[in-house]
Parts: sequence; C-alpha cells; structure tokens
Amino acid sequence: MREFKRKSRVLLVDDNTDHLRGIKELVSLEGCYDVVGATTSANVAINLIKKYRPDIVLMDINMPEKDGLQAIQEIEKLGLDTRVIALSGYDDADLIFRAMKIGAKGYVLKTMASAQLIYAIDEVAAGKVYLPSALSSRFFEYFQRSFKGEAVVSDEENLLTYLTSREEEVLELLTQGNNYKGIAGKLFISETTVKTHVNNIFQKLQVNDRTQAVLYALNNGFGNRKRTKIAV
Amino acid sequence: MREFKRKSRVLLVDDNTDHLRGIKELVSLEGCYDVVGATTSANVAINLIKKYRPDIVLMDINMPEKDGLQAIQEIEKLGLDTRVIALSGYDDADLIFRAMKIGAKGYVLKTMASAQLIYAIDEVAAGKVYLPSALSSRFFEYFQRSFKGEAVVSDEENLLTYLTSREEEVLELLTQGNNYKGIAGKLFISETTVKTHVNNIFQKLQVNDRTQAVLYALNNGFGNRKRTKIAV
DNA sequence: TTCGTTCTAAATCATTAGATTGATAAAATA
DNA sequence: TATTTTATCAATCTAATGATTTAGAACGAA
Repeated sequence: MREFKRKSRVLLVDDNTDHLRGIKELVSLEGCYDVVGATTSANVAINLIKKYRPDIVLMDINMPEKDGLQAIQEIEKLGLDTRVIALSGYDDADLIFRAMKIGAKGYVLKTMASAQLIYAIDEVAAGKVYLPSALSSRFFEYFQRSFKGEAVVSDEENLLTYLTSREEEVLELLTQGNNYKGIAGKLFISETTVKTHVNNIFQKLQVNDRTQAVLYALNNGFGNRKRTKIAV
Repeated sequence: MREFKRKSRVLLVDDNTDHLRGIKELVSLEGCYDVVGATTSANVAINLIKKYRPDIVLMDINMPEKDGLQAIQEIEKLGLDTRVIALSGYDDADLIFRAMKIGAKGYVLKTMASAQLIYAIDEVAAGKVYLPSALSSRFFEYFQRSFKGEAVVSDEENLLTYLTSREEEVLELLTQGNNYKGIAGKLFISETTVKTHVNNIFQKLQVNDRTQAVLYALNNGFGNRKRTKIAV
C-alpha cells in the first residue's frame, strides 16, 4: 500500500531539542516520509505549515511556551489538508479527549515504541484517525463518563414531533433569539399569526414562555447540527 | 492473564436463531467463558440480566422487535457491572457513535472474524472499552465532525467573563427557564433586584432580551457541565 | 478617608409577550 | 362529501418584560 503513494511530507514540533532530533532520525529512516521541517516553537511551526503545507504534523502538546493544543486548534482553523498527530508524555484521558475533540488525527505517547509512532503516522497519512488501543480505551471511558446521566432523547416522548413544519420554522427562529416582529418579518406573515404559532408551540411543548420553548428545543435534538445531544 | 481470572459469564442476544446458535458455539468453545443465557428477545434479555448478572452481554442492535440501542440503555440504567458489547451488521459511524455514547463497552461487526469477537470480549471482560481499529477510526471521524465548526470558547472575547458571580447565578437560573419571580424566590431577593441584575447581564452580553442572553450563555460555554462544549 | 464595585431595592414607564376568542380559506383525509 | 388539520389574521386584554433613574449598604483598595 505505502509503496504506491507519494512520500508524505512531515513536520516535527517538540520543544525538547534532543527529542526532536531523535524523532527526526526515526522518521527520516522510514523511506516514505520527507521531513520538511523540525522546530521547537509552535509559533514557528504554524508559519512553516502555511509555507510548506505538510501532510502530517507531529506536535508535542506538552510545551511550556505555547500550548500544543492551542497550536493544533490554530492549525485546524487554517483549513488545510494537514493532519496533526499529538505527541504527549501523558496518557491523561482528559488530554486525549481534548486533543481528539479539536481535531488531532492521532495521539501517541512519547514512551511508546517507535514502531508504534511510525504505525500511527502510516495510518493517519492513509486518511484514518488513529489512537493506539490503550489510549482509545481511555478515551472511551472518558467519553462515556461525559455522557453519563445525560437525558436521553427518546423519540416517543419527544414533543417536538408534534409540531407542524410551519411551527418548526417559527421555533427555529425563536431559537435564534428573534422576537415576534423579527419572525413576522422573516416569514412574511403578520405578527398576530406568529403569536398564534408560538402559542401553539407552547401548548405542544407544554411550556410557558419562549425561553422555555427554546431550551426544550435545544435539549431535545431540535436542529442539533451543532449540539451533541443526539436522539438515540 | 486470562488464566488467572474466574470465568466470565456471558449472555447472548440476537433475534436470528441461527446466528445466535453460531455465536453460542463460538463463545462456548473458549474455555474462559460461561454462556449463562442466549435469547432472541431484548426484553427477555433484560430480565435474564437482572437474574443472572452476567459480566458480558453480546447484544445484537439490529433487531426489529425492540431496538438494541434502547435495550443497552436500559441495561446501563440498571447500574450493574454488566458490560455490553454491541453486535451489528453495519459499520455506520452514527450507529457506532450512538452505541458508544449510551455506554456500550464494545462494538463488533457480525462480518468480522470470530477471533475478533473473542478478542473484543477479552478486552471488555478485562475492564477496557474496545473498538476494532477500523471502527474506531470511523467513530473518531464522526466525533470530530460533530465538534467541527463549533465555536471555540476563547476567553478573551467571551463576554461572560465580565459577569459578577451574582449575575452568573441569575443567568444560571435564566438558562433554566425561570422568570423574574422564580429567580427572586430562589435567590431570596426581591423581584426588582432580579430585574436590575438581568438588565446588567443584558448590557454586558450585548443582548436585548432573556432568550438571547440564554442563547449566548449556552453557546459560549456557560455552565457546561451537561453540554459537550468544552473549553480547550 | 475616599473611591469604586457589588448587591440590594424601588419607582416609573414603555414595550413586549402571552392568553383568549373568533374567523376565513386552503389542503389533506376520511 | 364531510371532517379535520393547517395556516392565516384581527381584536382585546392581562401579565411580564425591559429601560431608566435613583439610592442605600457593605466591602476592599488606593
């Protein structure tokens, strides 16, 4: 597989010079990688990334100067094809979770065997997201803990299903902070009509005012492209 | 490792009788598992779990009668030590995500090699959460997509930081759908005082009404113990 | 002490929100 | 065809909300 692809371009970031050199040697030894840069500064790294557009960035996230996680975020914001693998000294579940959340495509411990690092690079270079199984186990524990006790949206009890499509439109605008006038203007209907719809929404959702309606909507999977609460 | 432990007690649930028999044989062949039950009904399964308290449940989640995911949820709600592995015919990212979210300790495809299933059981029985790497890759893609584009709470622009602690209390109650009277009652202050606080909140958050204030709060990491938006 | 901040509170006023009732017309459905 | 649902709008009325101003008490910092 790897033989058929062009060489992946890799950038290394680690504030520890010795470690940086070590990784560089390690990665360089692999025939299929070009190390296009190696720096001890996250800020420099971001500039190098803009310039050289590497395929893979190995980013130490335990750096004093600039937080590696923050650096990853900034890289992700660039919207490039660059895929970042977090390098860390700690297998802390929270760290792993945060790294993956902000878009790291992998997370490898510095203490892991070098073969493990190379494997991770291979996987990420191949377009996958890769966590060594020991770490993914930790991740999932954290993930499940963070969801535990959260109200589960069961379809049968979801009052949102009773809304007509027009009412959904109105509710959508309510969840954007519009008042009657704003909604009326946007839907090209009269304010009184909006009031009627809103009142019907209140009845169906069994709430007393718009704030409660909005909260119900957000907590029960309404237009939750942005929210993580997902109907099961 | 496995030799030192007591036998893990396993319950099998699959609406397909043939498949159920197949899994049963497969698992039984492993020396270290006791199959304490095998049923085609999720409802029966739940009763069996209450009765026999198995260590592991292999749950088919593609059943017509009762949704397997729902069954997993109910099992999790029991609060036992029973760990559930989802068995599915589909490697759909959304399905995987939902299963892991509600507490499945593993997810294995029916098409996977039987060794893979046994390995998963081993890992889960050992207390880990296990996803085959092909599926965990899918999971992570979905996971990262679901977080992508989400406003990152950057402290420097977050107007919430300007609120006093009292104002935060008031806002907290606003985000719970309380009106003036409700807030006044809960904080043991007069309604007019609440109005003052609320007005100050509006000024600081640069919004016009409570709904917008609540929306701003929710979208900017306010009191997100329940939300998944996590400051990085 | 003086100053600034915060929390408290009241009074007043304008605006908005929400409840209620009633009505029309189109569209879907039985 | 008869009935129900949905969407539209009006009028009226009460309650709730929000803006503004003013002000006392407590506290800590300069």
